[in-house]
Amino acid sequence: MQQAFSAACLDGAMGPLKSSADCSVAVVIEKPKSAEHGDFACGMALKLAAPVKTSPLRIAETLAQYIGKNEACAAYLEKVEVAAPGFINFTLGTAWLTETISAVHNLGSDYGRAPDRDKKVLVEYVSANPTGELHIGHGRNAVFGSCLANLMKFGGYSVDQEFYINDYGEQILQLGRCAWALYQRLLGQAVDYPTEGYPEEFLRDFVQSAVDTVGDQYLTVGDEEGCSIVGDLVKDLIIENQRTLLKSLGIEFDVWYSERSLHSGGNVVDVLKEFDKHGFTYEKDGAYWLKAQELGDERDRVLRKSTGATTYLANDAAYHLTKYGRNYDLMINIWGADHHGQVPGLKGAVRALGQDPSKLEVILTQMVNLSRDGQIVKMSKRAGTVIMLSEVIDEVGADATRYYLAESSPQNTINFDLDLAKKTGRENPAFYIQYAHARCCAILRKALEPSTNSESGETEQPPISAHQWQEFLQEYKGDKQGKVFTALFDSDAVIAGHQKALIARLETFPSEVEEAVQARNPGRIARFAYDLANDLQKFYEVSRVITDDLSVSKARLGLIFATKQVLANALGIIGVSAPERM
RNA sequence: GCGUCCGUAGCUCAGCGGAUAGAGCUCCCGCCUUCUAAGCGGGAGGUCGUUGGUUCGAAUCCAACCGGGCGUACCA
Repeated sequence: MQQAFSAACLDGAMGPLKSSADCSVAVVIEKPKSAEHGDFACGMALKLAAPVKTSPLRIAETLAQYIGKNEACAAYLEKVEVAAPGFINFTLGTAWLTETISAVHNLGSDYGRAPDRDKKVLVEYVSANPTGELHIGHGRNAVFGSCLANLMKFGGYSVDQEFYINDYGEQILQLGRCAWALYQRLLGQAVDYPTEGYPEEFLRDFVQSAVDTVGDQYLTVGDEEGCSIVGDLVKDLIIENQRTLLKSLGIEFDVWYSERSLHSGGNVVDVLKEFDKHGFTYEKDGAYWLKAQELGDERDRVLRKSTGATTYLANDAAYHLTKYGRNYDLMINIWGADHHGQVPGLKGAVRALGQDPSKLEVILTQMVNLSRDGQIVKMSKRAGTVIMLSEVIDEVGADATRYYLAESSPQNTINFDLDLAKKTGRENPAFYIQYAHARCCAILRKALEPSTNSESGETEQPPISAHQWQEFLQEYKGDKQGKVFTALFDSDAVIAGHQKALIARLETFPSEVEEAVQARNPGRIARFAYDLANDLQKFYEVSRVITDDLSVSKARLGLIFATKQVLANALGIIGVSAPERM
């Protein structure tokens, strides 16, 4: 397309434009929504209407002629049509399609993977306080972060995943007081539970297992020491609980970064000096302030309180300075939307420290509402009716939990329908995609494994022998033009149409990955998988794979094998398993 | 008040500058002698929150307004 455009410009066919660089109209090839408009379409003639000063239709016709002159293109294209108001529609010849299947066979689990970009990315997510179990909101953050990390890896980045442990400050002292009180009570002491503390029922199990481990050996220490020791014991148990739960969702972090280590390592003290050095601080009312307003925030922010303690912002700035020190090209933070007000403060702090704020992206995830029997399940932290992530996983399973938390874009509120997530049918996309994968496996089993005749009870040989299948696999791979697959187009128009649609979908996977990476939106991959599953079902419905004609069976089995592979690749990014049978 | 996210079919959501706005659920009507019917096809269902603006062209971009969520600390 680009070549045709350039050639047309050189020949003076584009009016005032003498070169493709003379205007800013980009060559964009898109996939039309309607199949009537061919396999691909280009709308650039519409955009060229103004600079070329000619009607879009005439420009499109001119460009189409130049495409016809290009022999390399003509080999792949079956048809080039111009349609009102000025689209150029391409219908692909079969060569392009068969090469796609062959490419899937050759690349396998790497089909769709982008080449190495030589860029280091840090994705920091969950980072929940170690003061209780993870709830469904953390679950969303966790799943989104994990999917994004998978996606970025698949998109050619080198990715580290990090969990920031907020094991310092007021909330951890609070935890200590609560844990200490519960510890004493569980061991028969009559002490009061802190009135402003965390709900007892959230902590009781953790304190109980601390008691089980260490017994009453700390009962005699003073209150201060008790809060500190028992608090830390419970804190570690909570972190371990979070780690185990996340692992059950397939999430594992490369680094668990301790906030406490920033204080003991002097990073926080240093960062205050660093702010000072760049001239962004002042003292007022006994506190130490950051000139955040100059840096884009709505007001100035306190770095060190009049009590002498540093604020969360100061600690977070110190933390982020270590990220910059670790030489990442891109740092992505996944935060709950309730923290959106902190974004300008952190970005401002980063700028004040002389770092490049554009390397730091904050993605905010909106809330999750759970519904059951068509009713939203009311959640309240104070009333203790928060739904825990573990409850959801227990109820609907890890795969469905991941799918529903991965599918939506982060800025949309999720309505998680617990009843739907448990259904085994078309209406549940998580199931439907897995079912499509299992169906591909079933067909391959049917073709390759011996079966038992239900009437005679005798074992029957499979239609395709193991030896033949090995030959087929070699042929799929060795034949880069995919000539084996031309048999797919010999059948009747309906079947060929469905096969073509299926292959065309496989072909778009790499560009879907690229778009999802650019948009930081792994949910696109979830939807792609759903569309692919649908294309497979439609093909399956109209045509058998295993037929009497060996060349047709061979071609179709190759297509099924490729579809299974791409489904697995897509499911891999969103972290949902690809079952062999259901 | 200010900031931010969201308003698309009865419901849950895609689409985010282009061709007749798409799926699934729900409601009707069809399709199993053959690889998983846990499936497929057809029908019904819309002033894309409202009003202006930019554009050859707006659900999509801009502005104002109307609804709803979240936030607005010397808490973390």
